[in-house]
Amino acid sequence: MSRGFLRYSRFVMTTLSGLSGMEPRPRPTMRDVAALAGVSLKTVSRVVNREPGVSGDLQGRVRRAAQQLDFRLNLTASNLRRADQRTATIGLLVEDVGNPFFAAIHRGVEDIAGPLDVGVFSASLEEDQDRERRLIQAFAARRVDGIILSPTGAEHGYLLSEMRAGLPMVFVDRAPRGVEGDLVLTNNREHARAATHHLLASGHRHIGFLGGTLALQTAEERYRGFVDAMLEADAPILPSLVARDLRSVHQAEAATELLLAGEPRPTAFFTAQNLLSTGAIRALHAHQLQHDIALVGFDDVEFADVLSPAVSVIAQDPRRLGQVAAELLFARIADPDIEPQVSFVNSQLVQRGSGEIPVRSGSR
Amino acid sequence: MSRGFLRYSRFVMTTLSGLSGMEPRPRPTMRDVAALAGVSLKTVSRVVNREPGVSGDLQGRVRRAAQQLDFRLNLTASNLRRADQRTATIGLLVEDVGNPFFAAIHRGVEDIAGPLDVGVFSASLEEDQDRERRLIQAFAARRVDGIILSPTGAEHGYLLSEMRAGLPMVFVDRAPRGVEGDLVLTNNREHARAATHHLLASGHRHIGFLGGTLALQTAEERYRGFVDAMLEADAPILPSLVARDLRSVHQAEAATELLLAGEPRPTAFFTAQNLLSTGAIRALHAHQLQHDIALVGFDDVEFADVLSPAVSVIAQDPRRLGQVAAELLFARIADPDIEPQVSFVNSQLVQRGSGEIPVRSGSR
DNA sequence: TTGAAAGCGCTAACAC
DNA sequence: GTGTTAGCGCTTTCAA
Repeated sequence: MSRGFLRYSRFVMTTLSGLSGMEPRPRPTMRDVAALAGVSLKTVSRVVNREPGVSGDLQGRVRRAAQQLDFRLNLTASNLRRADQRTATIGLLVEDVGNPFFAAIHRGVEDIAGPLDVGVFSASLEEDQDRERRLIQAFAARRVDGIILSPTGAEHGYLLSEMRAGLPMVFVDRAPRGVEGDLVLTNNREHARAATHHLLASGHRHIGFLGGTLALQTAEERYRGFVDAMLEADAPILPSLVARDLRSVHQAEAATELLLAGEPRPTAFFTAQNLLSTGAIRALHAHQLQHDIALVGFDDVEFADVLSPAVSVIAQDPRRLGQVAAELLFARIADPDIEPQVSFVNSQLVQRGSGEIPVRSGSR
Repeated sequence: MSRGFLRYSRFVMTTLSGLSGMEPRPRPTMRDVAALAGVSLKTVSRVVNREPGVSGDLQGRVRRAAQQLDFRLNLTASNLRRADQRTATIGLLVEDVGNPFFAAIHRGVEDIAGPLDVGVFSASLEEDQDRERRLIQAFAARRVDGIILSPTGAEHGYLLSEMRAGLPMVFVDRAPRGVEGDLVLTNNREHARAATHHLLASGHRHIGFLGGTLALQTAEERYRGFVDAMLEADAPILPSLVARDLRSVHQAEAATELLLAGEPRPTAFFTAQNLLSTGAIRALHAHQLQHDIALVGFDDVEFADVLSPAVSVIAQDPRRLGQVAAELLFARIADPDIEPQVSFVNSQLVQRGSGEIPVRSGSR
């Protein structure tokens, strides 16, 4: 046995001093393990990192010593010294980690990062640009290997210096302004088109459209998809059947009432967002029209299948959004020189009943 | 100016070699900043860490140099050397970060950790005990300062060695088995009692109870709360009005049908979980009884207010759960010797209509 | 007020 | 196969 066994070791000293088992003891280091196993520190490193070229005998001794001491490799120290300087950590910045949509994105990121043993830091931006900057800096200080960002509406030129410093970045759900990079988006236009097409296929021609805040790019895209489908089918887009820039359940409810009272009366609705679907459904139920007038909504809604009829929707796939973003990020980390890509994630038309109501025989 | 300025510096060499501004350049270190500012490394450290005792002149020089180089303190290196060995990082382990309930907990944790500049690692357990063990080890390897865990149903004795090694741990939403520690729970029993009491206060005596999987402690607690309230009010607990161990919307729907067909017929329902509320509501709607029979559910449900009547619920406060867990964790990190505490988080009775339906005049 | 030297726990490079 | 030495980027200690 080498004299290593006699070397100074915090752990061995603690043990020898006879402290009870319940006493908190300091985390053992490789040195402690080496001392207990009677080998050099480097041999412990080799065993712990599964490097080849260590005899079975020593492997066993090291393993046993490590187990006995509850040794855990210190990844921060390991990463510091490692040649590639990687921390096996990425950062995820979204508007709110508690929002189910972003939580699903988070889960998708984890789906990809987890099997690679990459840790995920996450934080909420709250649509606050200062906070975004501070958090990007905090992540940079922790030397994350890359960042997935769902950017706020503000200017993002400040990210250039980080990206130039070699911090890979992928944008998800929204495009940033003032900077280019990998981008993962839901294909809003295409799926709004599909939803509208679905209603047209049931014979509807007078389709009411409810759209959200005009400031949002997604709202614009969804309106365009609606228009695309209507034009394709030679269906008229009547201004009296279009209500845009709605910002609440209440506004949507009122708008629906208005469209229902108008002429011609819509035989179907395409509601381009969560809250707007809720408002329209309320109005339809209030007038007992829910079984006569078709409705397809954008965004899935929990409880959609408790209603009668159950609500047909275009369900986005935020988890997939996260998965694709993570895949792009790891590709970029592996090769920083690839061209920035834009990737679209498909949504799903979920037919539950409300979207499959045909035009009533009596309808115009 | 000291000769430090002439010392080797990766950054300075790169710059001098005339590479273009868009070329990725390595992250500058304190040494690079020191060289550019013409001071010692230690002075840079002092300025960056806002330690007192640096002259205004040098502070300015260092600040400017750091800014010019886009210097970011390397926290991993900093933490490695620091005396307290803290990483300013905690780990959060829950069943699924994408589940809105746990996402809200996550957000609560971030509410507390964020202002302290503590990073949050999170990961999903998927009710898989092996995965839980691996993730705990991975977090230990990253030297998180503490862990917040919503434990799986399995045995948790294996955590003792980690806790003894000084890894602070707080349990949230569920109690672990085989180990003691700080614990944050929703007061299921108390709030089930309150829900039942609310129905009793409207004059209901024949209250149907729908309960979830018996294996879960929470289901048991909620049943007890129901019983507590009934006993207090001297209301009869009729076996024919109690259905427990329900595991799906469908089962709940069927159970509701059964209770409705029985004698006496319930004039109100307390449905002790999300999915069970959905099933009961479906059955009530199918029989057009939704306006005649009262219902209070445990757990909030999105879209609960689209229905007519809107659904009254006991809404848990998962975000608060996360906040309290984080508060306990930081308290324990600060002082590992405090006694383990159990903390209860209150839920809220949200009155939306369904729970406020009185006993019908014709009802028995 | 400033700086030089040592070392946190680990891995890279090289010797034996 | 195994061990020694240097050093990752930073803070600590102590000297000037």
